[in-house]
Amino acid sequence: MDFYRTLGYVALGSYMRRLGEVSLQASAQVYQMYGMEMEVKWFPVFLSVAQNEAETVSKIAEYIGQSHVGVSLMVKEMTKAGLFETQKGPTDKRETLVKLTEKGQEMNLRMNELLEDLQDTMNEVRNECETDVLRSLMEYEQVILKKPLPERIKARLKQRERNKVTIVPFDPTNERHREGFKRINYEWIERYFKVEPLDMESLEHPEKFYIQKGGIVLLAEYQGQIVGTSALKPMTDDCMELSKMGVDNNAKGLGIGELLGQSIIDEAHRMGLKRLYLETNSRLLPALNLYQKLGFKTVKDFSSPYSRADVAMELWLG
Amino acid sequence: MDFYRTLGYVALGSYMRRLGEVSLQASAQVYQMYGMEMEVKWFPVFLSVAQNEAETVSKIAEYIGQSHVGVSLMVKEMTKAGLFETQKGPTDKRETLVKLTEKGQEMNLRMNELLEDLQDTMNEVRNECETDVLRSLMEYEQVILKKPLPERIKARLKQRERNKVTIVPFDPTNERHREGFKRINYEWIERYFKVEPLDMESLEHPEKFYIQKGGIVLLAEYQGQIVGTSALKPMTDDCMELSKMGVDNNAKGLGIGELLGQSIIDEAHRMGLKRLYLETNSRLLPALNLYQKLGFKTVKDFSSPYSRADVAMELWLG
DNA sequence: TTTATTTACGTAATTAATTACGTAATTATT
DNA sequence: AATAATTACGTAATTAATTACGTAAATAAA
Repeated sequence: MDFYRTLGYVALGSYMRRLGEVSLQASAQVYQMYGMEMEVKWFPVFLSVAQNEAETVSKIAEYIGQSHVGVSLMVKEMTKAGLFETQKGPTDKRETLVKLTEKGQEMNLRMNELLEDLQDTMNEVRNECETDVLRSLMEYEQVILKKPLPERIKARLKQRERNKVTIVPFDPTNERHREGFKRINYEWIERYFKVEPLDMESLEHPEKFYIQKGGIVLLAEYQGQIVGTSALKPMTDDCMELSKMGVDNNAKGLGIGELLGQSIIDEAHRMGLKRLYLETNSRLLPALNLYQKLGFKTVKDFSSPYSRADVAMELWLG
Repeated sequence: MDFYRTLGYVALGSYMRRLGEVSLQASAQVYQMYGMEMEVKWFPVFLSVAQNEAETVSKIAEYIGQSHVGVSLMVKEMTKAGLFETQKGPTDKRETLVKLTEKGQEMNLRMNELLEDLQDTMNEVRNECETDVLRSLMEYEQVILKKPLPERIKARLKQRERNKVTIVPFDPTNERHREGFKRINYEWIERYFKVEPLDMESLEHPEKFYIQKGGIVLLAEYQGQIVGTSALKPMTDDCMELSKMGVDNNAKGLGIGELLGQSIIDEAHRMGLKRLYLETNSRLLPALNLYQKLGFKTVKDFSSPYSRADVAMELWLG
């Protein structure tokens, strides 16, 4: 059992369950000592009914936080053991009303004795502890209810995966690069618009369309796959146009667009450009948000060779 | 789930188990997020092997605190899933050595990432809590390991049952009283010695032997049963002899002898006696202890009509 | 009113663990 | 060396819970 001690908080769940299990086994012994023919698992059901906290199967289930099926089975067992008697609900015929029999009431008397002694015993235990376990557990429950663990860990996972994304310059001799650039851009263009002749040319021969003209093409690589694309094409001496910003659908949500955009901007700085320009469409909200985040501002009047362009943006590099 | 809140410490075991269960379910989601085809229950077994903490079935079982059978089954499953490979122990042919396969090692890399993130996440949770759950739980475990709950509650149960014992004067017309007095005394006399003629007379007719001579007979009653006897027989004006102190074997351990003895002493006070006298046998250690506890001192020289008597004691009433 | 949805609860199947028990290998005892 | 006890581990049965799913009753919506 060193396991839990070594792992500490990481195995907290298992540890709690195990400790709970041990405590419950102790309860079984205690019931016997008090001469109660009572299975440990009956305890919550019995108390719900005996203390009139709940009297139908599903009310009991909700009260004790177990499945109604489990309660249903236990009620059956306890009825067979002579502790409970059941009848159909008088107003709602779907309900099963559960009541204590005379034997059940006797059991309840002994149960109350036990509870009293247990109360005292637990106070004794509590006094021997410096900390208050129950309070700690309840606080912990509140904290992980407010924001569950999977949600908490998601952000860290995202960061970790993002770190695995690398930005690489387009290599015309690399078939994976050519294929990725083509696939990702065809995908989004086809989804939202129509592929235009200019697209065909640039996607089939990025090296001619961008690189040989003095521009650059950057790709994002993740787990050996090309998952993002971007390209710069010279417009004037100190201005280039950003385009072909696309991210593979399977890799969305990792912030790859931002990574690519930032890399492009870094490159632009390095090349001594003064301004980046881009055209996009108002329907592509995530893209607009990304550009805005990267620092681009909308440009009022412009004309474009692409029919899909209805928004233009620019970024002045300081 | 109000149940646990209402019961508080009394249902601590169930509460812990439930909370643990919930945490473990969260883990399942996390594994999926990290792309691990890993069942939650495999987690401890996997880590034991991956971190070289244990590598045979029973070592793993001991390390993680589960049955070797469970581990055996899990190892089988994980072998089938391609994570483990097993071989018989080279020195001890009974052992099953468990090792990670290549796939298992890959999984271990991802597992380490997960553990790192989980570590950070749990630290985050910890910072949101005022108290330290794990520390609390460990402290609680230590406390109930030192003295388990059943042991703790035993003392209280004993006190509670002792309170249910009542001391009643012998009623010659009550057949239960006559039968109880006879049965309990015959039992212990026959067990240790031989029944003597004087015994026969006093046990068959206590009212003649004790009460009509000015003495008294007190009985202990518990759950409607006679479970203890005692009698006083006048010797002189201000001295009586205590005898027939017996407790039913089924009711031993409740302190009934002490209760009876104290009642007899109280009665003696009320009757204005100066001294109580008794004869017993050195083999009856518990009886000697009881008399000593009640304040009796041994008397050096004495003669007795009972052959079994080899010790005499007296108590001077202040 | 008719129809759709929700609720209460049960049966059957499944899951995750255990205990009971048997066998073979190892270690201790005579 | 022979015998007894212990250990390692597996199979089968059992237990305690769940999920999946179906039915009937009650409630809401059209």
